[in-house]
This record gives sequence, C-alpha cells and structure tokens, in this order.
Amino acid sequence: MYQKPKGTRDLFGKELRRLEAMNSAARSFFGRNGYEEIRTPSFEFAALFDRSIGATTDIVEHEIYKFEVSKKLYALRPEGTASVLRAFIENRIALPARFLYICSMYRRERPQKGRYREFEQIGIELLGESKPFFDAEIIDQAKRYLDLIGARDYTIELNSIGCQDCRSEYREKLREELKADIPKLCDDCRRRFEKNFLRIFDCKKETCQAVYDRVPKISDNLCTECAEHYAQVTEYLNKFGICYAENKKLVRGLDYYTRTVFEFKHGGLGAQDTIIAGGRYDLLMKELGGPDTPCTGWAMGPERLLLTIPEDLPALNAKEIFFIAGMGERFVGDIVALRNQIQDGGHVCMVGDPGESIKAQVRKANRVGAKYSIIYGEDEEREGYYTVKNMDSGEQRKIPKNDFVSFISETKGS
RNA sequence: GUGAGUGUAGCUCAACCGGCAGAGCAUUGGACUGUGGCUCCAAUGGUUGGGGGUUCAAGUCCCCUCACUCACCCCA
Repeated sequence: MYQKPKGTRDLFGKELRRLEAMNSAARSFFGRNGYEEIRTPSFEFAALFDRSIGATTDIVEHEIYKFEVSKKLYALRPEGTASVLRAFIENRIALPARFLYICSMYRRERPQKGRYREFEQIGIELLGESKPFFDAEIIDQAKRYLDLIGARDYTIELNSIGCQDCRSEYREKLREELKADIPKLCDDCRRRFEKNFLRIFDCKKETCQAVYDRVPKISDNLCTECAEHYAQVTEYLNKFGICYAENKKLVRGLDYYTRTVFEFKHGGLGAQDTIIAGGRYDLLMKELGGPDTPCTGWAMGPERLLLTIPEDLPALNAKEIFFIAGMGERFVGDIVALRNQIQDGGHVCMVGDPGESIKAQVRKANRVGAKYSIIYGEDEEREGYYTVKNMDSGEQRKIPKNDFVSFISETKGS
C-alpha cells in the first residue's frame, strides 16, 4: 500500500471545507482593505531564500527541499515574503503595493501538533509604507480578520528589535553582560548567540530564562529613530483599541526583520502556539536587488488557527442535496435528464444505482445527507409525476413533471 | 537531526503471569416484496504495522524496521 510522505495530509470533507472557508473569508476581507491576491511559483531558485531568510538560519541550512535539474538549484518555497518581493521587483509593480497570498509552504521538519512539512500560509505584505501607522494597521487587520472568522482567546505580543545599528551596538552590550553567565547557559543558547544572537531569548529552559530576565533588552536600547518609531506604533495600537502585551523577549527567527515584530499566540495549541507572526522588514527589498523600500507584513498558519476555532466555522452556503432513486435500468434516460434539470437549477443532485432496491437507494440518500429523495418507477412513468420525499419530515408528494421546474426554483432559498 | 509514547476488524478500543484474537459502532442481509433514520435478529470482517529472535506456545518478552503522536531543535 502506498503512503503519503511524512508531514503531508490528505485534505477532504469537513477539514478542507473549513480551510477553504478561511481562505475565501481572507480574500474578501483583505480585498476590502485593498490587498490584491498574488500567486508566485511553488519553487524558486534556491539562492533567493539564502539571501532573504538568512543563510545561517535552520530553515535554509536543513529544512528546505532542494532539487537540482540541469545544473540549476531549485527550492520549494519555505515561506512567502521572499517570493512576493522577488515578484514585485521582477514585474516592476508600482508603490505602494498591498499583496495577499494564500499558498502552500514546505519545510523539512519533524511533524508535531500544528506543524507539517507541507502547510498553508495566509499572508499579507504592505510594500512602500514606512510610517508607524502602517505597522499598527496590519496588526489591526490581522485582529479584525481573526474576530471575523470567530477566533477567540488569542493574545498579541509586541516588541521592537531595532535596526542594524541598534542591534550591533546592543549585541556587544549583551555580550559583556552575559560574559559571567555563559557557563550557566545551555549548549543551544551558546550556539544561538553566535548564529542569531537575539534568538537566545526564545530558549525554553528556565535556567537560561533566569539569566535573560535580568539582562538589558533590545527594546530598551534602541537608537532615537527606532525608539520613536516604536513609541508611535504603540500609540496607534492604543488608538485602534487593540489589546496587546509588550514582550521584551519577543524576537523573530528570520533575519530580515527590523524594528516592529509581533506574534499572535493561542494557548491550547501545545508547543506551536504562534498563529500569526510578522513585523517590519525595511532592508529586505534592497537586499534582494530592488529599490530601497520599507515593508511590513505577516503570515498566518491557518491549520493552527483552525485548531483553536470550534467546529462551527461560519459555514459556506450549505446546498440542498437531491437524490434520485430510479426503479430499474430502463429509467436511466429519464433519470439522467432529471438529474441535469436539477443541477442546472443550481442544486446538488446524486443518482442511485437504478438496479438496486428502492430501500437501498433511499438509505444511501439518507447517508449522503439528501434533503429530498426523488423516486421514479413504473407508477410515476405511467402517470407522469415524480414522487418527492422530504427526508427530514418523511412527507411524500407527487409532483407532476410539468410543475417540477417551479418546485426546484421554490426550493432554492429554503 | 535528538528524545519519549503508541501501532490489534473500516472506526473506537479490550485480551490477567506468555496459553483457542474479542466487544461496541460501522457495513451487508432479514423482520418490512416500491421507501431511509428507530428497534430486534443474523452474517461479513484480522497475516495483531512489517521482518527476525527466545519459547512446547508470542498480540503479550527481546532485536531491527516502518508509520503515527507529542516534545526538543526550529518555526506559521
């Protein structure tokens, strides 16, 4: 028996409907906010991600699916931002630009709760706006979207990790501060400090956290411009009426972030509790060879979000289902014509095997959730009507063939 | 890449110290010949994830392997 690769899923039924409901809600909500959907290739040249995410991050080092064809090295995209910026630059799109993407991403990690090797991301990118207002605005939009689809009990955490100048200055300060404590830190943290020093604050070990609790934080060591920017972001968030918590230990895993970073988290998700993460990345566009352009954006993990939302997501318009039970092979022509008529009227219609007993067919009608069973056999043919059984009430009506069109259209709205 | 846990019928799970592989639900048929759901009766359903070993005897103990789950790492 064939099996799907580790970390992938077959999506169907309720799960896929819920996911698709989120996607269409995102398209219409962010569409109303001026975001235009963009779809970039599932794979890019691998170098794009080295440059954007950071060549020393774990994602680039061993989580990307890479493959070489005709001496060219490709990579399945592990995230969306790099591709969107590449597309923006390559297609010479005008500023300011607002993009929405809904795409599968690929990372070769060990799967666990809320983490897969192929997973969806819904993300927005706002290109060409530098003002703190827009940092706050994309947070506000994320929050309103979550509220719209019925998410509850999430928290918003905010921090600023400054620009390159504040960061390199802070890094030396931190190195001094930590000197005496280095023996207390875990191996991972020592490694982190060399590779991506801010990430030490993400460590889950209490012994490490005890040290970081009393060490100066980057948000208290910003340059004047970054500090002013951060202060204004918090002011705007207050004006928007958004509840958030400042988390001085909040950092991001990707290299390209500057100044504002934020996460939306949800308890009850286990270890992977971040449902939305993003921030400002003013340097990346230039880094990728484009015009010097300030940008903000975030990405959401819809699978994780769905884990937090109770079953009854605002349903897509539930269609009424018809089921035709024909009483013998010789009615196939009539049955098919009737099926077409019902489907042309915009309804869902399934047909039973006319060779099966009426009992077996009505049972199947029940099983597929049919609202109406239509029985057609010798009596109906002779006298020119359809027997229509309402599967909820059990009530049964004879509807003359000539009246059937109006029956169909009446049924539509109910 | 590292660690822990779990794999028994389509699904959810039993099976004592190693001693004939079981139940509920689902499926199919019947009671009810052209009428589903509810009830009752019956039937079908298994190389106990796979391979090897120990033993008179392995679902059970040992080794290997595969898959899933959770956590570390990392991240949406």
